[in-house]
Amino acid sequence: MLTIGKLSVSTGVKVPTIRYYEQIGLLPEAERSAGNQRLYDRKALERLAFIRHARELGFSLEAIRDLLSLSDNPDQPCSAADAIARAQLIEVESRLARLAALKAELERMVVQCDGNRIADCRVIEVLGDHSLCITDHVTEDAIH
Amino acid sequence: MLTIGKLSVSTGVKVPTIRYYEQIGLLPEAERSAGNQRLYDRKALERLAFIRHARELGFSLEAIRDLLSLSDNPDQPCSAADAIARAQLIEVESRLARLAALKAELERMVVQCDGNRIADCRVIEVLGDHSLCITDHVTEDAIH
DNA sequence: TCTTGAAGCTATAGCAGCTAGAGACATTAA
DNA sequence: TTAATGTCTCTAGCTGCTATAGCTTCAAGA
Repeated sequence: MLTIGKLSVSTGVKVPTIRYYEQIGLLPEAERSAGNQRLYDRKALERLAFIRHARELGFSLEAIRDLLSLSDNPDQPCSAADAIARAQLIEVESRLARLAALKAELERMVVQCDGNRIADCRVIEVLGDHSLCITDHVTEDAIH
Repeated sequence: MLTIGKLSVSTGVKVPTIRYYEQIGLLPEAERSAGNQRLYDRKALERLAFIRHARELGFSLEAIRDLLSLSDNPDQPCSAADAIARAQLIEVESRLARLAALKAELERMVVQCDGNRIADCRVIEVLGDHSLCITDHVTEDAIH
């Protein structure tokens, strides 16, 4: 049995975050020791690893909740899990494209700014003038 | 003079967000009409466009606050603005790398899942088992 | 065995960056 | 003139944590 601290170390999820996941029902309520401290078994560790990994891959806690409920009853077609993964993939591809444009823009900004006064510096200008933008159609989602 | 609605349309920043920016001091308090409605001039529009664009490029509101204060007194060397842009560039490059790894992983997941039962489906498995991961060192920051 | 320091507990509040709702007043087009 | 739309303030909510305070429990060394 693991204490919350050991679980934290072995999954890379911070202690308050583990308690938070329990609080919002993503992890079941942990067993307690005589002194009221949480105790975790291997199953809990695996579930948390699952959550951690899914978070790293960009899944929202809600999507993870869905995936977990799928994996809790594994005798169905996996099309639902697949759909979630596909949706994530589309989202990720879009983020990638926007970030690539963003990178080009920032590189241009940095190159053009080499020690002049701000009045001559295009960092500010580029940020103020949308028409100078390399990417024509950055949408609102680009904000994330 | 523009109403808040027109300003919203012409910048692509939502009305409540504009009010929020005023509230946190990113935009100065707007003039008011006789009927107490906010009115904006060209300068306000430009400032908001600046903010919008910077947000799209991934700058935090704090970084934007700094940039704005720089652009408000333009008679200094622009090294500070440059430093902010450079820091953003590094951050963006790191995000790009992580997203690329993530994309590969999701593609693998989607390919392997073609209508089987969940018990045979690797979407869940891949998410649970870190050792199956293509990226060996996804850090905690990958969560964003 | 005692002690001390780390680790755990609960509860509450805070963070960024918005977004949504309620209920009242202002403006505009037909 | 009337109806629809826009705007106002205020408050509360959202996601996904993170931090603080003040307490208890545990483990290891002297």
